[in-house]
Amino acid sequence: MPELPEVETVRRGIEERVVGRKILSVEVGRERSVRRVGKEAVIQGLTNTTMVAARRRGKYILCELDSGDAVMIHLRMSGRVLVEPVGTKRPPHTHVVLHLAPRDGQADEMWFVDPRTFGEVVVYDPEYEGAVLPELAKLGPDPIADPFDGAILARRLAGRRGAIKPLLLNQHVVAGVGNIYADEVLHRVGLRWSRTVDTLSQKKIDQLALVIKEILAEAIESGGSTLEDTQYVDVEGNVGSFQENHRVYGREGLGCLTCGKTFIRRVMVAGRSTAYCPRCQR
DNA sequence: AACTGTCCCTGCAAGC
DNA sequence: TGCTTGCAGGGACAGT
Repeated sequence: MPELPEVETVRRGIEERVVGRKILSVEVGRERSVRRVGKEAVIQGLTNTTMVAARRRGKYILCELDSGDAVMIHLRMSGRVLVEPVGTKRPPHTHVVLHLAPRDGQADEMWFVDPRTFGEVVVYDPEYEGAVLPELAKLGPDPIADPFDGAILARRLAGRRGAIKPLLLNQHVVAGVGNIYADEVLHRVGLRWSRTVDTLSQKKIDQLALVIKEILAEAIESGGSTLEDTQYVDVEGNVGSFQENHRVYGREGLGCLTCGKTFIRRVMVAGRSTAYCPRCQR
């Protein structure tokens, strides 16, 4: 489901609705969602603490607790975070529930909902972050949260080979770009998924870096992309609107909105569906 | 070191 | 209608 813009929208929702409120109690319904550290560590680590900050790196949400511990939430394919008043009927696959202290007289719950259970919630001591979450250290720069330009991207691509699209999906190269935004970025910058790094001029890489930042920022502004099948929603349950601006993703067989002269094609690349305009992208 | 295919799991749509 | 098949936005892992 979620890529950087959707995760950032969820992060902002947590910042607004959860940070600063004491967590009174915790329920864990499905152990798989807390598999990394286990149910007891999550319940004990969160109960009677207060989140003091909500940050993000790539698709990882990283919250700080007043106890000194940290919480990592990853939504993977189908995870959602929702904040609802106590007593609201919980949807199927609500695996973790935080009971929040009332604010303005309203007691709420924060839910981690995840049908496919690829997502996870981890509570850990930041001192041991490298041991608990070794993947964080390998992440490339976050184009929104970190300095990011053509020179930095060129450095990340140095020594890499193969097609550009799988490289954009590689979180060690750039953190936060997923399948939708990779396709949208490549279309706006006029590059076919199959172009190899060695055929790209520095000027083109500069442009690529700029467009990555541009599209991710626009999508955040739109509250992310909500597709037809899954419903990505923010913590209030609102859908995003950036799908209205998609030029290739989900538009296979439809006319290209940019050149107006050909149809969007779809192929599988490294196991991912890939949409592109054969005329605009070369 | 870095690339590719496989797997984790559930739900949904398309095809028969 | 009911079954099977394939596909879905991510990423760890094994094998090369």
